[in-house]
Amino acid sequence: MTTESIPAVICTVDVVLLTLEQSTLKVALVRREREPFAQALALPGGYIHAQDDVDAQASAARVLRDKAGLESPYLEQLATFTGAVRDPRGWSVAVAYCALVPATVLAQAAGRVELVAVDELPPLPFDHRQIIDAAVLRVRSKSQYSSLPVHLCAEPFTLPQLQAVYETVLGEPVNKVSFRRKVDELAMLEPVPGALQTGGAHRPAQLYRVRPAYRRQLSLSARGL
Amino acid sequence: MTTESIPAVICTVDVVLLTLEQSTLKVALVRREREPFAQALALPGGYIHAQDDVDAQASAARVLRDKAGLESPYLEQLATFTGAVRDPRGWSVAVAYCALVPATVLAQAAGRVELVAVDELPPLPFDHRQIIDAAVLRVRSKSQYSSLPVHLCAEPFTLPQLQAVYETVLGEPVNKVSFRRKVDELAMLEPVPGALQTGGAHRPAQLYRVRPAYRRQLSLSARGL
DNA sequence: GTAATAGTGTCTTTCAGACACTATCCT
DNA sequence: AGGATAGTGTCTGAAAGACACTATTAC
Repeated sequence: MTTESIPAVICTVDVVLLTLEQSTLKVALVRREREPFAQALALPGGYIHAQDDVDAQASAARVLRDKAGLESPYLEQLATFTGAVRDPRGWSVAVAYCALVPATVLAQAAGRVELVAVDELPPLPFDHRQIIDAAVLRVRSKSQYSSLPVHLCAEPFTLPQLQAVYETVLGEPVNKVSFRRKVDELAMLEPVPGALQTGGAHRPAQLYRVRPAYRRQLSLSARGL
Repeated sequence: MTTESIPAVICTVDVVLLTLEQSTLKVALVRREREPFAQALALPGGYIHAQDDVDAQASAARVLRDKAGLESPYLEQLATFTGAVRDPRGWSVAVAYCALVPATVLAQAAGRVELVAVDELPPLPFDHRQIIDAAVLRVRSKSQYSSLPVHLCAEPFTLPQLQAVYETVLGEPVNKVSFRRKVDELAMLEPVPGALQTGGAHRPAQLYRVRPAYRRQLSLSARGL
């Protein structure tokens, strides 16, 4: 009943790579090499390679590898941004993914990406501003009830460190007792037989790591999809 | 650096249209007219029409109109299913949407769609089973903290009716007092000056409708994206 | 009156936050 | 000893569920 010639739609992936640096949530941006918007700062992204990628998640992982030189254990589909006007090249579909890594991991990408505080974004090409805003909203939302922020902490870490990460992401103080109760009942962390002492003039804190059994299911967090 | 000839990717939308019939959550399926899987029961879906649709949400609304002959006030992007093997025609991107309508509205589509209980799905083509499962999971999850199930109730409705809808969707009994407290503090409903009497041999229940001010923001529910 | 469901008042239990206290390091 | 942060015990207040009671209809 309809035509068999389907006008081509541009299929891409974009990755919102987030990290915590200086107690600030930052997104990794790259300089675009090609038109449109060549030289502009934008989300790392690229075409889906039907011949190479098994699915769009693989495309996102490849983009992350090529543009930032890193792997992200946490890589989750965020949403898909579509339409006739978001890309000057034509009607496009951009499947957006969200990645979270500790700052230490992002150090590997030094020089290849630029870290920008998500609350101080410059004007960005396409609808990348919206995509980032959606990612930040999602991360903040999920952090209220899940263990998602542990992906922003390099292991091993102390509970006060993890609490500080939660407080930065949520943008508000977290009750210490409640926080520890939650961590305890989730039974997701295990103490490492060794204490942190560095800072010095005070009692050292216990170091923790994620229980191996929980490492897998961390991506698919508690509620919903 | 890479090739400029991008192998075509098949771009489609699929709609998971859910309703409540006989106290059961059901999904609307249609018989496929064309290959692949012609004659098979599947989700209503179709190609994105770059020349007609402003974005994929518009494609989904068009599919709903063409295949089921109805408009759904609630139409939300669910997730995107991609890959080389999910469609025998080749590498594909399917942006999935979730729609919720009262059974009375779906009556308009009688004969065009077949309602199937989501807990008794037959084998389905593509990855439509996964898509439906994701939609049901999402609806159940959101129903725990949002007013999403009101989209399954034809207005005006009574509170006992709405509570029954919640109980069916969640699959567990809901505390009456708590339920009414929540409804009250959300201040989302307003009583209609007229009571229901039908059933008869008992006290009639107050009829309610959604407050006009809340009608808009019902789609974008409380938490997250 | 009786049966049946709508709607409400109130007690109990559960959970999150506040606060204060102890513990352990460094200087 | 004193300062600083880690870690814990306990009280309090808010919110959710359990239960029972009243309200209003048809017969």
